Amino acid sequence: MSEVSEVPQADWEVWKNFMVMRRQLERALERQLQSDASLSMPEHEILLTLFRSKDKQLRARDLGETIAWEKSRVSHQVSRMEQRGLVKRVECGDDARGVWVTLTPEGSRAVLGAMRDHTRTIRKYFFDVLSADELATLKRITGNVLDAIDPPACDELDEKSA
Amino acid sequence: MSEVSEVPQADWEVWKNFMVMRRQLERALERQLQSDASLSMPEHEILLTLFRSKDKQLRARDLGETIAWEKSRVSHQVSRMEQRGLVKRVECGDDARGVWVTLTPEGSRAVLGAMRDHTRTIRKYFFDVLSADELATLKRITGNVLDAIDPPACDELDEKSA
DNA sequence: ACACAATGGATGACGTGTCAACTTCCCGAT
DNA sequence: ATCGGGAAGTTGACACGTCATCCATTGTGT
Repeated sequence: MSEVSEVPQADWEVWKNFMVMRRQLERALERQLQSDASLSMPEHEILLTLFRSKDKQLRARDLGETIAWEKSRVSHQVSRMEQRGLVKRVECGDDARGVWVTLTPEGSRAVLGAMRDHTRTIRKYFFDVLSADELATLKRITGNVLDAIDPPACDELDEKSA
Repeated sequence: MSEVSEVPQADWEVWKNFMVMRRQLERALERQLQSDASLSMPEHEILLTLFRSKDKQLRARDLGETIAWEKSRVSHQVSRMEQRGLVKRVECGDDARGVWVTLTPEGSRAVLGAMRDHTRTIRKYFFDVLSADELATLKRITGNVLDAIDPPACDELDEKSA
């Protein structure tokens, strides 16, 4: 059905360059964050998410849902960050299975310290080099790709019929 | 200079969705490769690169240069794959420091077996959901971003795709 | 010929991410 | 009330990627 020859060479170049860009962009952000704020991107993502939420804390479940991480990844990352003193775990009254992940003062300081430079970097590598038109197109593109990957509400059916 | 307020909320949404898409796409490809061919993406990338090269082998240096990996990453990955029997190291006559990384018959079989399904998956999640116009815009976007991050690397890509 | 920098690669330590297995707890059906 | 399935998290094993460091070899200038 889908033959290799159906995809023109020029299109493969776009794919390849896209994959390279994806990676280089991530590495550039990683390096900036590390040198300006001594944070990794995963650390920063957790801190920022907590920072923006009510009472600077979230249940591990909700945290993972917000940033689309698996629960085991959240658990591992929180463990490492707890070790570093950036967050701490607190028992959850409502649901004895649950865990609150809360921002420590040090975590708060870290994310605040990172904000300026990180934002500037994203502007520099992303917003500053994209026109309004390109941005709008990119928005459509990401929507299309995400839809293709994860058709809403059909996951279970797909898995079972596979 | 670059304040947070300079980036509109709507634009941040594009950024956020782009980052999510980037990740989901990689995971989808990873899962497909793993289930259809028992290969990881790094493994696949190495095998494909070797497969396309003269005599199905490359010096570690050239291999790393081709796919833009650091030398230590190449070394680690080759070690793991040698363990699995997908590639093997061969001493390099010309330069006693060098190492040939060569495709084993098993590695050849693996990459050939992966090709059909992998291509189909990329079509399904990428080419099939993008119009010619969107593809062209994406090409411009990747170029701009790469240029902003690392002008020299962008030049190399241009040369190769020319 | 020789000292010295640069190159090619290996290695160990560490943080990251996934998968599978496990525990504990909640909740709905009976 | 209780039983069984599903949800929330943890854990261990393993692959991946980076950094710093190390070693052998090669190339260069004098």
